Amino acid sequence: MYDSLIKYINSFASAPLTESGIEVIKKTFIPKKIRKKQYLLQEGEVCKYMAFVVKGAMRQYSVDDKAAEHIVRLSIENWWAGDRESFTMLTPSIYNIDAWEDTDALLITKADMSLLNQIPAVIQMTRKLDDNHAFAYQKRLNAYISLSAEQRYEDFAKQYPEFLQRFPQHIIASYLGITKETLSRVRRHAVKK
Amino acid sequence: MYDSLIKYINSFASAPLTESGIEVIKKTFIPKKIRKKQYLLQEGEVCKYMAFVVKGAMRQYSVDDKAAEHIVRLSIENWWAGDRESFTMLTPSIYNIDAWEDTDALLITKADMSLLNQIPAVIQMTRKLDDNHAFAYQKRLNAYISLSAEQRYEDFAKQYPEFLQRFPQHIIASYLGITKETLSRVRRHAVKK
DNA sequence: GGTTTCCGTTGACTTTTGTCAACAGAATTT
DNA sequence: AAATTCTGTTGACAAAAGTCAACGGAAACC
Repeated sequence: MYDSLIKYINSFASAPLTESGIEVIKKTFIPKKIRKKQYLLQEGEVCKYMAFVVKGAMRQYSVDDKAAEHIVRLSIENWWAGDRESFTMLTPSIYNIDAWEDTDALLITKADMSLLNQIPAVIQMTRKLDDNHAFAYQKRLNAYISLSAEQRYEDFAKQYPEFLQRFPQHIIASYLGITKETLSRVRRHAVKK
Repeated sequence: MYDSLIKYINSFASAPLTESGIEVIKKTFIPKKIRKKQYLLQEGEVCKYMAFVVKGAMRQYSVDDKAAEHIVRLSIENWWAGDRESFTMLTPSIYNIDAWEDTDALLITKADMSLLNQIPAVIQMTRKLDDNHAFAYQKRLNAYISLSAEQRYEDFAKQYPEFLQRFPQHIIASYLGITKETLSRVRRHAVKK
């Protein structure tokens, strides 16, 4: 259960976690099974945990006044789930996070996270994650303001092919900011080319 | 010149910069005047500097195959300019950054930045900035996938009223991911209400 | 002071995307 | 095994946004 997290942390570190570091990790993260359709976070709540996905798939989305869901993030194995703003600022979230598949996750609280931020490997991980996070957001943002639906889909398919396997098209469409019908047409068109 | 930067850093810190800390800052950041239309960074170059804007206004944008500019970021006083991905990864940037008004900036290199990251106040600043950055991007992204052009404009106008004063409408439109004509119509419509 | 560029607006038309409804096959539930 | 839900596709039409062209006023430049 913890193996994948430890491997994950080490992949960011210049020197691997020590034995005692591993112990701390194991004591700190809370294993949790989240069944399909169960919530990790609901709109209006404060996000108490960041979740590392060991196995499964989750989605984060806002719901508009017409009850339409808008997916802002998808997480599968070795990704995180959680609303960073709510988590760090302790403010009510505007997002929902739920499991799309039965999921094994490792949860951590804010207090424990700041404790862990003494461990060198963890510090390096969070730095790198912050960087990668910022890069990815910048790219995605640029895609929204400069690319058509079709180009955005192609970019997405190239960059995250696993996601296409794990989530149905209406989820992908929502993530891309288009309707499922538009995505369906875009794909047909792309195949023809 | 350095006063506003020092004030800025202190605003993020639990304890203000020491005298020696201030000295280091003054020695490290390079003052630079950037005239209107001059580049801080051009597409294809590596972003060598992060720029703290003391006075003036800058914009960061990509250019598509039809030579259209797509503005991803705007910076005025007390904001930063620079392409984080290129800066940290030393990869060629896909963005241009230029001055929209005559600008006084303070530049810092990557090497100097890691040196400064020993100073407690600076550490706290970068942490907070990373957080705020992530919050803002998440919000903006959610706006793109869930709001209409009109709603996005209204959100923007409410959240960044100063920007409306400093940049012409075609710049704002590009930032919002719409054309200047659409923005013009959206505004007329909004006034009527 | 005159010229040029920039800026915002508007109209007419096109393209892209959304909406609504229907349908069929697959998967899931009972 | 039957019923239900989920998923992806398609068609007809509507709405939103883009494109192109023209215009006038303001600002910047010489």
